[in-house]
This record gives sequence, C-alpha cells and structure tokens, in this order.
Amino acid sequence: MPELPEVETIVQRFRSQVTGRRIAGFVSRWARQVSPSVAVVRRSIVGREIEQLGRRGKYLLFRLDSGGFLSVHLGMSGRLEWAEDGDTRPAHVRAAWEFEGGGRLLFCDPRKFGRIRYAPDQAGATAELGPEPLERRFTLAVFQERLGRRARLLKPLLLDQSVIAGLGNIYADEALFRAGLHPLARSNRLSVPQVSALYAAIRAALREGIRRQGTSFDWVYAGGGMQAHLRVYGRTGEPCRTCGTPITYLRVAQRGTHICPKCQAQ
DNA sequence: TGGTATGTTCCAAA
DNA sequence: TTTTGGAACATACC
Repeated sequence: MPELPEVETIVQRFRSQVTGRRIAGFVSRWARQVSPSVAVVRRSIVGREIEQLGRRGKYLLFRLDSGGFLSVHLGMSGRLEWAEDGDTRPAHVRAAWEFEGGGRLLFCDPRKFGRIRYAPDQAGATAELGPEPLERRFTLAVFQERLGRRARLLKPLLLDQSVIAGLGNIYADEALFRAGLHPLARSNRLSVPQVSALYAAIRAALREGIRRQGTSFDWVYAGGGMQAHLRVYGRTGEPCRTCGTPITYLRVAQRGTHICPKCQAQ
C-alpha cells in the first residue's frame, strides 16, 4: 500500500500520540515479521520512551531514549491503529505496543508483508536506502550521478529503494508521466533537460501526494485524496489529462505500468 | 475461478 | 559483471 506520501501522512497523524510515551509491552504472534526476534525487540524497547517519530523512505522510525530505533514497514497492506482499553479489536492485528498510562498502538496487516525491526542505529533499522527525494541534500547533481551509474530501465530504477527512497508503483508512474519519459528509457541515456524534468517531476508528484494525504485506492488505505488527481496510475483507457489520448497499460519489471503513449513516446 | 494488487528479497537467466 | 525476469511471501477483492 503505502509509499512515501502515505507513510508521511501516517507519521504526522501518530506523531503527537506517541512522542514522549513510554513503552510498557510488546506482543506479536507473527515472528517472521519481527527481527531480529520478538524476544530481542521486546527486551530492547520495553521501558524505553519514544523520543521522536520520523520517516525514512517507506519506513516509520521510532527513535527511543536509549538511542535505538524501531522501524515499521507497512508492506502492501499494513496500517497502524490506536486503541484505548475497551475498544473493539480490529481484524488482522499482527503486533501491538502497550504504553504506560494506557493506550495501545496496533499493527494490522492482512497480507503479512509488513516488517518490524529494532536496531541500535538508524541505518540498521532499514534496508539500504538511497537519498530522501524531498530533502535539500538530494540535489539535481546527486540524482544525475545516480541515474548515470548504470544502464537501468527508468521504471525499475525509480522503484529501487537503494537508488532513491520512497517511490512505489503509483508515484513512479506519476513521476514518469509528469516528466514525459517512457518507463523503458535507459537511465544513463537521458539528456540533461530530461534528467532535470524527472528530478522536478518526482518531487512534485510526492509533494502533491503529501498535500493530499496520500492515495486511497481499494480496501487498504483510507483517508487520502490523491486518487482523484492521479494523471496515469489506475486510469487505463481513460483520456490523458494533457492530450486526451487513452492511457495504456503495460508490464515493466513485473509491475503494472500506466503511460500516455503520446506524452511519453519512447 | 483466475487475475491482480500501493512491496521486498533472493536466485536464475541473459 | 550487470541487468532483468521470475518466484516467493500471504490475503483479499473483482
């Protein structure tokens, strides 16, 4: 489900709720979602206070007063819910954090692709991640260098979290459309204006996603409004908002991919 | 029923 | 060596 804008929205929603709270307990019945292990995570986080809730790529990051980090990756279908005592228990609860003074944070994940990890340092709590696309340090020059390293297809390159963090299938398609680039174009053959257009397109697509509190598509993620403003994703057969040509669907790197065949000619 | 799904990782093949 | 394709993970929806 969630890409950078959705995760950012969730972080903003829960930040005030959990910041400064002390963890009293942690339970999970799905051990393979938790690393290094449920016991190690519990031992590492119980009794600690959450100093800050942040985001890195698609990971939620809880910084603890021990200096350690707890990360939550929502996978395809994960979500967080806050519950007070007496609330009815939602479906598909895979893990829960209990807080001193009451309240529980629930990790619900029907498909069980989500992951929970503890590490003493931030980098250890996530996979290897490229730069944050909305940070100042992510300059056009940085992006250009990363595109030029190898001859990758653009679509899978944008989905590669070690190249750039946070883009998923929706915002990759949206960024390519905004830049007027074909998903099968080679990353190291772009002109300087094309690189510049893609750089701006990525940031604009993500920023609009955040402003609209993410994309709500099916039963998985609720509350966002970006779905009404997508240019190509999920719009197969519908007219391009720029030129009216029907949006077409193709498969690139095993992912459904949506393009305007006229605006994104190969 | 079969196809598809907002994700990641690992291995085989080209 | 680099890049891509495919499978696996697990469940729900259309």
